[in-house]
Amino acid sequence: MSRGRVVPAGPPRGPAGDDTGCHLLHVDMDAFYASVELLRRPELRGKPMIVGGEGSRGVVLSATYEARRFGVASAMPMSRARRLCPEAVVISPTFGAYAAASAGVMEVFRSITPLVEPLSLDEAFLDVRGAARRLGGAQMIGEWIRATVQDEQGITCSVGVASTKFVAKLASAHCKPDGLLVVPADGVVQFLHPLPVAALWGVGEKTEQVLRTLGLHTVGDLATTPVQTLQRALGPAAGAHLSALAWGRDERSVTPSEPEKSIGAEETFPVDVDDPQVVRRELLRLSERTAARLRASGQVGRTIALKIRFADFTTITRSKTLRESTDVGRVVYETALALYDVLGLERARLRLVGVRVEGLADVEGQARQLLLGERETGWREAEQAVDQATLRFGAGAVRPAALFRPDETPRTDRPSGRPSQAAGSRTGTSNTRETPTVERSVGDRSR
DNA sequence: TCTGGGGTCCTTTTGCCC
DNA sequence: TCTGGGGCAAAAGGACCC
Repeated sequence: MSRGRVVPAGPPRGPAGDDTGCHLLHVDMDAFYASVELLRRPELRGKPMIVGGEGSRGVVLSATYEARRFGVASAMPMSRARRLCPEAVVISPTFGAYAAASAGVMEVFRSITPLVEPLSLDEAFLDVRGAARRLGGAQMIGEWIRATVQDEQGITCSVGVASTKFVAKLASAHCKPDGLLVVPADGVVQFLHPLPVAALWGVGEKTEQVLRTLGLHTVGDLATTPVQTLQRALGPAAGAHLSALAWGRDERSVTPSEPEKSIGAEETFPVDVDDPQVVRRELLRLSERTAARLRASGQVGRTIALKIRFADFTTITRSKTLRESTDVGRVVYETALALYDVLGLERARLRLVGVRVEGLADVEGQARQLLLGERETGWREAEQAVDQATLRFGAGAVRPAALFRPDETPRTDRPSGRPSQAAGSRTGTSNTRETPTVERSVGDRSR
């Protein structure tokens, strides 16, 4: 996969190639999760390997190029991937390892410029306008990044260099794997117009279908279609956006950090569930998890959204905006539970449930207002105590009694004489007057 | 073929107030 | 009292991304 190369010592120096007017880089790791796994299991190098859920309902997260040759692609159902490539080794994802590798890669980027906008663990935009003058041009910087990432992290990446973000992104996709492509400012239209419409950022399966019915197959077709036609077919925003992209117009700049707008958790059941008690227990777990992440990020949210996916894959959402913001799991749970109960889905077969908190704000800014759940019930303090215990004893050490399986033996060890806490109550309870209990877990008493 | 989990953004509908 | 419409926020759904 990788070509041998000499890693230059320190940042690049010297004349640039034909990258006039180009100051945006898009760096994309090649088969990132799979590449990180290969570092941990070098004996699998050169063999087809798939990273994905081992259960019956997982999808492919990443696959080596040896597996891709069989038609395996990311987001493909694992059952299909196994059929296409039965000899592939399947590995469950280890997100901690990917996050660590990602941090190392981002560190390399930030040694070049502070203008780094991560899109995910494995890709980022860089604005090297300032650095290019010092370091000899965008193309040289791109080559240096590729060499340094491979030297330090042992994985390859592809780099697109262009005058706009989305052309840089298309360029990196175009030279994958282990490549670098410069699209000069005056060569953008020439580069774009032969590409299929689906190559554009924002054109997925549905939009591609709509465009096909209009007889539009390439970016060039899109460019020569009146913007009004596109807007009628796709809506005013999407139509105008795609029309601009088709001519290479993209004003978006590299923005290092955007605040999160929502935090949530969802889970697909291994098999469809029609028992409301199981659904309620899952909602409690997801609410606790979501609220813990809110508290860890120092944020509160006002709108609680419930997501339900039925066995036939149709999905509905229901949401409620509270009077005050919250980061209390109990409040999130009671709101989500009320939204679920009002649906009356007693025997419906559910595939997935999810809980999300939107309308986020910094908890600091809410200091003057009473946070929902803060004083009246004491849940907030109880959950903060759980956060502390989790930090000390690990995730899952402390959880609501309702989340212990009936067959599970509760932990009886009490380091430093501190009691273990079960800040919870019975499954399905929605009594807001209830106060938090500090007690030993005794299993799920709801059964 | 049979579809994860984390998100963002856009559009449409609905309800409320004036 | 009824009706219409503008403005707004919330709710809901859907497409898309990695």
